[in-house]
Amino acid sequence: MMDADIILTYDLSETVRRMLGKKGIAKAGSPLARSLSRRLGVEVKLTAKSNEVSGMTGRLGFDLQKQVEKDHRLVDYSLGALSQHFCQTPLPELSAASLKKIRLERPRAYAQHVLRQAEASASIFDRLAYLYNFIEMARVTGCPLSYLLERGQAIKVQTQLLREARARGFVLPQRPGTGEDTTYEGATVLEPSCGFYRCPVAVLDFASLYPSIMMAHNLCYSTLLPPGREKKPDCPDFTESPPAAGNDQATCFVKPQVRKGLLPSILERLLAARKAAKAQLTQCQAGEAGATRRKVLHGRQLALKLSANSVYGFTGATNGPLPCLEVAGAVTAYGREMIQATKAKVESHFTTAGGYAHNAEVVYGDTDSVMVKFGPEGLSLEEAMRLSNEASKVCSSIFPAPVRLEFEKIYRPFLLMAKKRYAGLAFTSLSSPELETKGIETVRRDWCDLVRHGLEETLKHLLAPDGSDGSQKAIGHVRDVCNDLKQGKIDLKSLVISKSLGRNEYAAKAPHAEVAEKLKKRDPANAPRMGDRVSYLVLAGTSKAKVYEKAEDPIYALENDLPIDSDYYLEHQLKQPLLRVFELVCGDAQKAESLLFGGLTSQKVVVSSSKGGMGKFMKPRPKCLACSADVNDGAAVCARCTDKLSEVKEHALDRAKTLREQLNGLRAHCDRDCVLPSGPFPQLPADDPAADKGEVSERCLNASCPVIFSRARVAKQLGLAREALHRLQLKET
DNA sequence: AGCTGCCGTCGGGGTGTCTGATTGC
DNA sequence: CTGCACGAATCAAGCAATCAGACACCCCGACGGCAGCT
Ligand SMILES: Cc1cn([C@H]2C[C@H](O)[C@@H](COP(=O)(O)OP(=O)(O)OP(=O)(O)O)O2)c(=O)[nH]c1=O
Ligand SMILES: [Mg+2]
Ligand SMILES: [Zn+2]
Repeated sequence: MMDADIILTYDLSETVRRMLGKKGIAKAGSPLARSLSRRLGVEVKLTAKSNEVSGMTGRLGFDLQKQVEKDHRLVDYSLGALSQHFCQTPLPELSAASLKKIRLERPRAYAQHVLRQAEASASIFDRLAYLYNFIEMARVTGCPLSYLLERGQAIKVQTQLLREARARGFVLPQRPGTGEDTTYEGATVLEPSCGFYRCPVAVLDFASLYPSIMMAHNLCYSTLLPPGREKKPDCPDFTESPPAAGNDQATCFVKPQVRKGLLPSILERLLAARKAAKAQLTQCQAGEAGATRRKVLHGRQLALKLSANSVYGFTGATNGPLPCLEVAGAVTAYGREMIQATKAKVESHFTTAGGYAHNAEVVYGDTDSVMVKFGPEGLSLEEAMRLSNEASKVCSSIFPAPVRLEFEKIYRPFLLMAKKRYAGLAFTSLSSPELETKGIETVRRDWCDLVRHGLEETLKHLLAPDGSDGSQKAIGHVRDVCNDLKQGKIDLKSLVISKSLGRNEYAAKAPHAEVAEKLKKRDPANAPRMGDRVSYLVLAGTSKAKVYEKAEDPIYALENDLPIDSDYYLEHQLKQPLLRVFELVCGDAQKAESLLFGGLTSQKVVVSSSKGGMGKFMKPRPKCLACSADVNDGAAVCARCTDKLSEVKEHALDRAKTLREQLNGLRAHCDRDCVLPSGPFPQLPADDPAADKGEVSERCLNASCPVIFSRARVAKQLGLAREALHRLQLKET
């Protein structure tokens, strides 16, 4: 038997649950318990409340899904999706029903599939360098690996505190905080001057602001003076932090000469580790070759930044093991003071009176950053960068070390929509700018692809690098998308909306919760669990129906050929986000609306009643194939269009041919990527050769098939095209 | 019997509040 | 002495902000039934 150090699974509790079988427990000393646990006399089971594995002592149970959910922002976290995303290796996802069928009918293919899943998990684990990253983190924070996997940020801070305290001969007190739910004031977000900026807008951002504040002012549990102590004559040398609203009592911390805090020492170490990771990152070879390594190092740098910020967060965690709101409040208070001071310094330093060509203006800023307009549209990138670097020096000098304001990038052009919502073409050097969008729909997972991609393309046109006016192109693009949507040319795939199931009970009805309910009714065993993302489509319904009444599982909608509510997607998905953008570009909401959506007749598809059976049986009157006028049964074109008949025929043949080729291409894709090949397992019963065949309609075994929605759409259009050919009495070529 | 004014109910349209999801820092 | 049932505790970085949609509420007008009048 193998004596594993790490047991890698995609879904640990589910895997263990299946291994444990019906009783849900592996008795101490049993072979199963010994293969899962290194300790004798320990039983392995799932905890009743949170369904987590208990008793896997001595081995690391790695839950790939959980980790990836933490580290990466994706819409779909199924193993198939992860394999495609990280390794570009397709791996079908099967519904519970087809999985069961295959297990019975094609045992060797089933075994091969399970093997592929295991291999995919291992590839992803390696590709993301999880082992390397976790071991580094364990070394930096002095935290056991199992804690890093199973617990949160707090334990890392705690182990670091313990290590530092031990070195200094301190002990940590036990839970002085009585879990009150008080909160404290956070950071300042500067009021944005919203608009479309064609001139360069520079972004200046403090390096690790909160950690550097704690280091610069020696903020720590161990340096905080008791209230009132600062007024006593024997008080050691201290500094007083800026006042916080609702706190008239001053908070004071002794100077580092008196006693250096534990937290600053911890932060020094963390920031040094981050700096090392960043240095490795810059040494990484450019281009495709170093891409994977760069991603890994970037992730590591980010993880260390998170750990450093969590040191601050730890002090403000009222339910945590050692809350100290004085420290947390002082950190944010310093931060609020600093962003204001920075804004003031920039705006007072870069003035015409001070010898500069233009007055600088801070147009926005969030927590630790300022976005500066140094001059009008004519200002060159080079000049803006030169001024930015100067600003970075000037501002850094007014703050104590190690606080440092860095020049990060220049946006040109820049679209500022609201607090925490903007887009810009980011220049970190003079060439190769990249489009960045923050907070707006393109980066939000609760919008469908149609909106996310549509808006992204629009922004690409609007934020053109050469400073040209792309608004005409952008408007054209939007109108194209809207027309495609109305004509049903859009794949259902790009209309799928997904939201995470945050809780089991909802106060108000919500579409994803309703769909989760429906799924539960249809198949209780595979219903979405709390925390899972639930996908849905908005289907055509009565005109006053609420969104949650029109929501439906995409696969169900596909299989039952249910029509979508294109009006909803136009009015409630595309419209608002696009209007918000164009309103700023055009400078006028009315104008934007008419430019984008004017002349688009919104023809509502309304289902008369929920029973809705009648429509199906009503045969539509035949229409002329050229001009859509009503014609008699049997006629292909109307009287006025008879002279166009040959043209119509040619077009119909063409169209059928193109669609057939498209469909064949899509089917070929499924035949390649969505099938389960058999594997070399002679000890298993042979697969039933008949079971593999018989895909009659446009279905795909792969529940998350990337092309099934296209297939369905193209097949439907091909059906119509063939009907037209029939009416024209033509045969497909 | 038919008309008219009264009153209660229903529903549409705004408005404000709250919940929930998600993101930025 | 062992096995089992039962119960308690485990544990958790932070705040600021936007936006959609449900829901509660109000106002107002239409509608229709009813009683009273002609
Ligand atoms: C990203 C992030 C920031 N913050 C706070 C602390 C940060 O110092 C402050 C500014 O955020 P950032 O500017 O995003 O991060 P940073 O300044 O710490 O690091 P750097 O700029 O070098 O990449 O906001 C958190 O509390 N939690 C977080 O997850
Ligand atoms: Mg910063
Ligand atoms: Zn497929």
